[in-house]
Parts: sequence; C-alpha cells; structure tokens
Amino acid sequence: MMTDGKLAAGCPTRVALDHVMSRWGVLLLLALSEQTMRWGELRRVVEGISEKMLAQTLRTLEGDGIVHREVTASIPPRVDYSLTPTGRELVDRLLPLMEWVADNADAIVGPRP
Amino acid sequence: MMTDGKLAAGCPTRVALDHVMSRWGVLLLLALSEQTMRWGELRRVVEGISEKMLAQTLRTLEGDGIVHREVTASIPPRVDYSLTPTGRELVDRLLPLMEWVADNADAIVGPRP
DNA sequence: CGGGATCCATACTGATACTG
DNA sequence: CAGTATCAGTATGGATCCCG
Repeated sequence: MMTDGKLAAGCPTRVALDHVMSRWGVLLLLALSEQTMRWGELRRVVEGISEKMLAQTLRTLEGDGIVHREVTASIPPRVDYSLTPTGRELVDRLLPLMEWVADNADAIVGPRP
Repeated sequence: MMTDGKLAAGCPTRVALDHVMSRWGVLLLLALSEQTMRWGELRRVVEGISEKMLAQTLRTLEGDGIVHREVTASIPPRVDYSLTPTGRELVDRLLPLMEWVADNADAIVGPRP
C-alpha cells in the first residue's frame, strides 16, 4: 500500500527520504542522538566526512527542521548543533534500525570476498 | 556509545549502512516487503530507477543475503525477487521509519521555499 | 523478459587557501 | 573556531544499445 502512488518520482516522501537516509545524514543524526555537538566535534566523530559535505548536510537537515543550529557570538566563535523535537522523533525510529545493522554488519558484509 | 570507535571510516557497519540506506535500496526493500516481485514489476513500482541501478542494487542486496533471487528457466525467462529471513528482520525495523517519514514528509520538505 | 556493456553527465571528495 | 571558495580528480548514477 505504501508502494502504490505514494512513492512517485518527485514526491515529498522521496525527497525527505533522500535527506534523512543520505550517506552522511544518518551518521550526523546518530551522532546528535546522544548529545549536542559543535562543528569540530561532528567533524571528528563522523569520521571521513569532508568539510563541504558536513556544511551541506547540516544545512539541509536544518532546513528540514530536523537539526537546530545555535550560534554563540564569542571569541572564538561557537556553534552548537542539536536535534529539534521533530529530529528526536525521527532518530527514535532510526536507532533500532542502526543497532540492527551494527549487530548484523559482519554477517552482511563479511561472507562476501 | 555507537559513535565511539564503532563507526570508523571503512568499518562493516558503514558499508552495510551504505547498502541498506542507499537511495534505491530502501525503495526496493519497501517494495519487496509486501510481496515477491519480478524484475519488470520492481522496475515499474520503484518509479524512476534506471535498469543499471536496479540490477546493481539487487545484486548488492543479494550478495548481502538480504534479497533472494530465483530464476525460472522458461520462455520468456522469469526471475523473482523476495526477502530472505535476514531481509525480513531488516525491513521490520525499516518500516516504522518509512511510515514516519511518509507522514511527516510535507512538514519536512514543504515549509522551505 | 531480464539483464550486460558502454558512454556521458553529475555529484562527491580532497586539498588548499582565505575570512569573520 | 567555524565556516566559505575554488579547482581538479574520482566515484556514482543515468541513457542507450544490444544480446540470450
């Protein structure tokens, strides 16, 4: 029933899905699921992400109302990223999936040379 | 705690995640969550997918032990795709997330011009 | 019908430099 | 510190043609 007309090519669900399930999106949401983080922390925790994709993905998620960006005008400047209530709802549904993938990752990827 | 060392750059969890959460992977899993489907059906149901990505994604998921491929030698040839038990476990955790995204898609994507 | 092979466009990355 | 800008190399995806 979800596969009927609801997943047409450019529909909102598809777009939202691309944001949320993107390579770096899930990892950022996972990181923020535990605590508010600063730019530099995210850069370190989400290993392998480029500055470009970090900025781009954060801006997308912020625009989606999933991530909250809070600037503290100080020297040095400080910017904190956290989940919005909507983001929290999303992550609550994302976490069980992530845990399953983490638990079964070896079985999935391992067997194949 | 999942964000500690467990998500290092090339770790199995990251790789598995890229397969499962890929743009087309989720849509194929969603389609197969309801019933076994043939190549042509998947091509139609997962609107917008190219033949290349359909073949590639299916082969990846098959290699991961998530999707089962069954060939019937007939004329015309027939190939059915279905979820393995592992795939079913995965989809059970994926579905709640998908439903949430579908329900909130307009709120996520809509508000931004 | 179910793909494989090929070529081309785009997206992503990495490195570097620069700013408020 | 927290970004933005730019450029070049590479990976990824799409379109098309073709075959058993």
